[in-house]
Amino acid sequence: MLATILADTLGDVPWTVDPASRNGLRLLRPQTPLFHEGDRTENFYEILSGVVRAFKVFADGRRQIVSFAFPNDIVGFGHGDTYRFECEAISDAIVRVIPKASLMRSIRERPELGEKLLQIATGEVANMQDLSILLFRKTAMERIATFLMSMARRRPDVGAGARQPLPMCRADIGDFLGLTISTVSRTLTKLRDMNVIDVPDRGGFVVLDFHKLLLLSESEDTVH
Amino acid sequence: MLATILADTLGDVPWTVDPASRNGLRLLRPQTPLFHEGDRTENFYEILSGVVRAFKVFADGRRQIVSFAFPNDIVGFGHGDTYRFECEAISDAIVRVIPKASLMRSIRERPELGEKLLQIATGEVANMQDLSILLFRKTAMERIATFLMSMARRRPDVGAGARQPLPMCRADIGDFLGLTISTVSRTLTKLRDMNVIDVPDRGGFVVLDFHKLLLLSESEDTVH
DNA sequence: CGGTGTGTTGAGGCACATCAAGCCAGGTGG
DNA sequence: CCACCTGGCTTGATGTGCCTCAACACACCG
Repeated sequence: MLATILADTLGDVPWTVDPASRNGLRLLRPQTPLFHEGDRTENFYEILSGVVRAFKVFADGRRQIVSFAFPNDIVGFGHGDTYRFECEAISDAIVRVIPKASLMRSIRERPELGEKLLQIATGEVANMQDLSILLFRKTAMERIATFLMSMARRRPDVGAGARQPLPMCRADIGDFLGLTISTVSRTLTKLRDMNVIDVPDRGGFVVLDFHKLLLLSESEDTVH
Repeated sequence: MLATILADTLGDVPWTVDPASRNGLRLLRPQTPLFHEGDRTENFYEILSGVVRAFKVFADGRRQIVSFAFPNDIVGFGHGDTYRFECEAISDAIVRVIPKASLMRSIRERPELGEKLLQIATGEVANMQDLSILLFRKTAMERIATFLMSMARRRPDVGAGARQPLPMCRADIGDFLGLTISTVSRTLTKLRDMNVIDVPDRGGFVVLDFHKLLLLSESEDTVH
């Protein structure tokens, strides 16, 4: 969404192309960092293919994944002068580099753009905040159900009853939802036993009972 | 901080004054709503005195307090077209009404202002996000210690060893930190027994051992 | 074949929620 | 003046959801 608006409004801007890339594109291998926490915010990145994770690492070694970015998402936007967390590819990924300087320059030239971006930035972060508020109070089951729902919503092209890709490993899911690997695994097994989902292989899942999954994501004890 | 920048840069702008207020000011009684979730974002409010709470109420009746706003804070900023949560006074409070329309108008007139506000908005929300990420993984003790530290940091005018006001009730603290009233109370008692703080009365506390409180806020098991 | 990385499953413990009783200050009415 | 109520807070007893630790299954790879 942000991506399309940027494309619409900035498509004609002559980007200063990152020398280390062709066409302002970068190819990423799994585990390749896109940027580190504390680095100066020089670029935004539009994900063209693959999946990227944004996360913080705390002093005690624990890791909190802040978000997963899928194709059409933009990462790096809304960080301020320096990036607020680490960012790296999960799978092979292609990203488009959007130099921050050009974007800021065109804001100065087109004030109405600044206002629009302000709106987008606050909107996006507010959504993320809603998610974290929600997760804060939820049980493991509610968190997993919410997560699976949001995964399904990200890929509306995957038909009902078809296999949804689940490109991140259990540890990533755990670090995103604030659960351990064990609990993630156990909860998925439970959902399978309840015939709510199927887990045919490691990298995907199938929603068997959309309605029940939705109920579980809202409040566990409405479903028995 | 946002307030001062707004004052500095916009002090000379002729505000359209809310007819229901004098001088663009509003006086609030305890429990009086400032705005509701879903209302159109027509104003921002600068807190001049008193304390205000912003919160969401979920379908199951649980309440999540998103933030407490103290004098010099601005609420309503960064919500998009409609407010994202409820907002009401905890104590008697005076707020200055800042019509959104005027602010947006002056953004259009002064592009550099838009860029600055974008920065501020992203910065503020990112801070809030940091807080929620942090709290997400913390124990009750770490949460309470973090909360008390941030309360103390909000009032640098209160000297070391002096009574810090704690204007919100235990239920508010619990709904902010994701704990029950009982756990809040128990944890405060524990901190008192450890001689880290004193709780002379309901509406305040005294930091007796700043260093230990800081350690407790970071990771519980570094202090025994 | 063993080694490694990822996921599943079981047993036990602990932190926090829940339920419930009691304390204290302030208000109201006899 | 005391009797009583009410609301906010504290404290105790009990239950439970998730973490921790640990064993095992399985795929992949040299």
